[in-house]
This record gives sequence, structure tokens and C-alpha cells, in this order.
Amino acid sequence: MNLQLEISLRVRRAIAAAFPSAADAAPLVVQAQNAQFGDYQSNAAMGLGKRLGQKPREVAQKIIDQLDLGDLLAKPEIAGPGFINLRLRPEFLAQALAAVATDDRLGVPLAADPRTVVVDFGGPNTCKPMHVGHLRSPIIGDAICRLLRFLGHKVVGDNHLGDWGTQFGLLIAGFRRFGPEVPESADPLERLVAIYKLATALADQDESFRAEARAELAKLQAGDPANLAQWRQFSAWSLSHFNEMYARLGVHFDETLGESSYNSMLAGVVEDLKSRGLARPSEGAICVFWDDEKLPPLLIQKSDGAFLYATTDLATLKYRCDRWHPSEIVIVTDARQQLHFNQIFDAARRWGIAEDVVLRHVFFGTILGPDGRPLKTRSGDLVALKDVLDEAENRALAVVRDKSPDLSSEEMAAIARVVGIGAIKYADLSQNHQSDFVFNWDKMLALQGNTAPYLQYAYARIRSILRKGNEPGLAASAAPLLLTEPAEAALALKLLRLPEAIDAATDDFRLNLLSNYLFELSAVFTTFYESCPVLKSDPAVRAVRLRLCDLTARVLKQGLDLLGIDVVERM
RNA sequence: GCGCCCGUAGCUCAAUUGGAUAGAGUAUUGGGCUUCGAACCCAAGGGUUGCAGGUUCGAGUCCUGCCGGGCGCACCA
Repeated sequence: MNLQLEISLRVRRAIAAAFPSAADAAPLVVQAQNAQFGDYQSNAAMGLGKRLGQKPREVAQKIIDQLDLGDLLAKPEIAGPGFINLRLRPEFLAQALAAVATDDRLGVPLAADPRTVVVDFGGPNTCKPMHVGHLRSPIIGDAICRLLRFLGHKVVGDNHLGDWGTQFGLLIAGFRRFGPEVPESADPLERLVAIYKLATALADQDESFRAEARAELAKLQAGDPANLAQWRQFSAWSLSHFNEMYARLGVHFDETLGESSYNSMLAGVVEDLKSRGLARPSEGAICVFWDDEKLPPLLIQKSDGAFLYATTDLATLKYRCDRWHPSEIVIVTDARQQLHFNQIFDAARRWGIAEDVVLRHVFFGTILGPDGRPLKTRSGDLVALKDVLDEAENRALAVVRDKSPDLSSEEMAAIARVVGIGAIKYADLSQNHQSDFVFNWDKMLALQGNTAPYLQYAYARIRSILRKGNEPGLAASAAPLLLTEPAEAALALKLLRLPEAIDAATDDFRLNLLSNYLFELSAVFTTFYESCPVLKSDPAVRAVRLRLCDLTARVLKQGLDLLGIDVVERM
């Protein structure tokens, strides 16, 4: 149960009963910022007082008079200008906790209205190794998919590969010219990149080679079998690299429909938009116009007849609507594409292909180095993704060696993978995705403070306790859990707020709200851990505390899993 | 020139979308392991929320104008 929602409903009913003319007023129930004000508070009375011309504190009293406290709430208090302070009854806490402890979903309800959501994330360009700029989309997109799935929605995660474009003429011509002289290696993609560099260098100074590349591009676009086969080979090499990276990141896609998948639709898209009067010729090209100049023109066909990525994106939206009939399409890309997707979404709505479909652009900021500039190597290239992941794991491994020298080297390596990758993901997901992400190796992998390792460490410590205190039927009993210590009550309340954290994180895909919750849960737990001995306490108390430990571990594990972060039993 | 985003503690970020005394981490300082894992905990200091107005019971949040930064804006994706 989402407590905030439940209390909101009750306050809403109380307002309707007390003030029928203002039954639509928002209950404005939020978690109390300060424990001295209780567990929740309603801020409705102030605005209502103004609206009704009554004193806010009297309005608050009338709401309270109508409020169904049930077994949920203790007697409310009015404070300040008209805040209604609400406190959960200890008996309710004990009973609710016992109920959650026997629930596989840890109290998180399934969505009442399961929807189909297409999530577009990933999207690296083929024929190039992934780099640090490809990190955020899969991390954020995969977490969004996991959240939606957990809530019972049908999710289609799609990797919209950049697998089509003018560079393929140069790649095919270059591969024929330089292939024989560049030795085969274990990594065919690496070899392809080397060849591409030679080809671009030659094209810079050789007009006939440029013409050759243009001819190969034209043949490819016309469906020449040999060039198509070559192109497929390039894609296969690229995908094998991508899949390796996604596997290390623990990221999953349901579909991999690259830009090339939509080629056959493009001419039809332009024709359709023209016939509906949305697009028209301009300076030899075809553009979608906004006659009210709300948005700048959107070019969908070049004067040479070629289509652009706006055309592909419109075709992609149409395909997704036709195939999956989603209620929502979410596209996860960097923030620079905001204008582009404003145009695409608005054009799609006017086009009429996405009626009743919520179109959302979830955008993220640039990854910057500690100097505030994009992360680059000494030679000026963006840092390879593989190197980022290696570095994270190596640094984590050094810490594991230092802290837990008794573990086997296999265990150390496995832990380093989980901790290193988790550190990167958590660093990203624990802040607002819209802002730039300052990528500081030392801070992220310092493995202390508000980081994945802190949460993973809390989990490992709990598991250690549970191993030692292993008792049969730990989670089986639904008996209320009597909480006497403040630290126990604080932990219990935090545990009951998982549904609120998940709902908040899902509403606007603000994953940092779930991260923050998990960090706060860990902090509340470690405070409990310091002040409340578990294994050494009296049997009755011990049983309650073991259940608190067990539940905390399960919530941490589940919450981190929703963020795509693993846990380990020892670290 | 037009548009979007941003400016919060030394640094990196929050602030439940208009609520009470702006909070965390980090760094600094002091304290805590013969007791369930110290990758931890407890405490302290650190703020004119870029500046100036405005809206109202109440503004980091909303409106206006400046200052500073980032990113976009027709034949790349």
C-alpha cells in the first residue's frame, strides 16, 4: 500500500464532507519534512481557507472532524498557520510491517491500469566502438523498463541503432581498398575502425575515391546484394561488440530495430505528410512547417532526394504505434535533441499517427570530466566505454583486495564486477538525469558515502547477520512486529515507504528519487544496526529485529534491482 | 538574433513541483571498534539559493528585467 496515497484519499474525502463546495480541492498530503511534525502532513487548509474566506486553522479543524482515522492514524494536530500533522498509530506500523514481510512484492501494488510502453534507448552508431557518451541512455532506459515491468506494465525496450547513413559508402569503398593491407585481428570492429580512418584520410585528398564512395553508397541504397551483404557484416561485427557491453552493464533489450528497419517506409512518410498539407517543398527540399512559427521547419527530404533522420524518426513512431498500439512511447536521448523531438512529436500528432499515445522525451545531460569538459583521451577521442567499465572494475577490485583479503580471487573478481558497474550506474541514477553528469573516477569509485557500494555493503552486512541468526520460518509469520526502540520504528516506517518511492520515481521517471530512498533506508538501517543489537538480544526482541533485517535486505535488493544494480552476499 | 536548459555550503548534488528552521554526500574538525562486518556510526562548523524587483498568509520553486554558463536553431545524426 502507498501510505501517502491512502492518506490523501482519506483527506480528500474529509474535505468533500466538510466543504461540499470545495470537494475538488487537492488534499496536499506529503511526508513530513521533520519528524517533530509527525509522519505525514496535509497543507490543504491554508489554500482552502483563502478560497472559502475562512480561517485556515478552523478549516483544518473541520477537515480533521471529518477525517476517517481508522486504525491507521493517531489523533491529528493543527500547527502553525493551518498545517495538519498526521502520525501513524504504532499498532498500525506493527501490523502493516508484518503484512509486508510476507509479501513477495514488498507492499508494492501492481498498476491498476496496465499499459503498453515502448522505451527507446541505447542507439549507438554501428561501425564504431561504444564510448563514454553511450553510458547514460542504457543505464537510464533500462531502469525505466525495470520499473514499469515491476508495476505490471507491458514494456518493449528497443535499441534504435544508428545503422544507416552516408558513411557506409566510404566504409564499403574503404574496406575494399584497405582491407587487404590491414591485418585481421581478434576484434573485427577495431579493424573496421582502422580502415575507416584510412578511408576518410584518403577521401580528404582524392576526388576519385570520394566518387567511388558515393557510387558504393548509391548501390547500397539501391539494394545491391553485394553491398548489402557487406553492410550486414559490418552490423554483425558492431552488434557483437554492443552485446558484450550491454551484457557487462546488465542491460536488456526486447527489440533491436535500427534506423535501417524503416527505409522502406520513408518515401511513404514524405508523401503522406505532403498530401495532408503538413509538408511542402522549400528551396528544393521538403519541409514540415508550423505556420504559426511555434517551431522551426523540420527537413524531411533533402534536395537530392535523400531522407533524413527526422524522416526515420517519424517512420519509427508510426511503426511503433501500428505494431504495438502503445499508450506511451518514451525516448531516452541526450538533452541536445529536445528541439528535434518537440518537432517530431508535434508533427506526429498533427499527422494523426499517435492519437491517444503519450509521447515523452526523457533527456539527459552530457557526461563531463572533473574539469567540466567532455571526457576525452589525450588524443582527443571520447573515452571508450570498455575502458570505463574496466577501470571501474579494476578500482573496485583493488578495494575488495584491501578490505577482504580472505576471499578467493574468483570471489573478488565477481564482487568487483558487481561493485564497479553498480558504482557507475548508481552515480548516474542518483542524480537528476536532466543535468550534466560530472564523471569523477575518484569520487564515484571511492566507494563511500552516497554510492552503490554503501548500499551493497549495508546489504552484505545484513546477510551476514541473517546467516548467523538463521532461524526457520523467519518470514513465514504474519504476527505483528512490536517495535519499542525509536530506531526500530524509524526503520519500519522507511520500509513501508517503498511504494511511495517507486511511484514517485515512475511518475516523471525521476530515478534519483528511488536512489535517494534506498540511500536513506540504508542510513536508517545502519543507525538501527549501531543502536539495536540483533543476535545478542532477548529472543522476542531478536525475532522482531531479525525480521526487520530480513525485510531491509529484501527491499534493498529489490530496489537496487529496479535500478539495474546487483548485490553480493559478501564483499 | 530566436528558442530550450541551468545558476543552491569549498566541491558534487537534493529539496515530495508554492509549505514550517533550505537538506545529503564529500572535504575539514572532534569522538566511537576485547560487542552481530569500522567500505560504518555520532557530533560540530560551513548558506543573502547569481543580482534586483513583483505576485501572497507563505517563494530555491511562479512572473518581469538584468548578470553568468551550457546547448540547440534546413539539406549530419
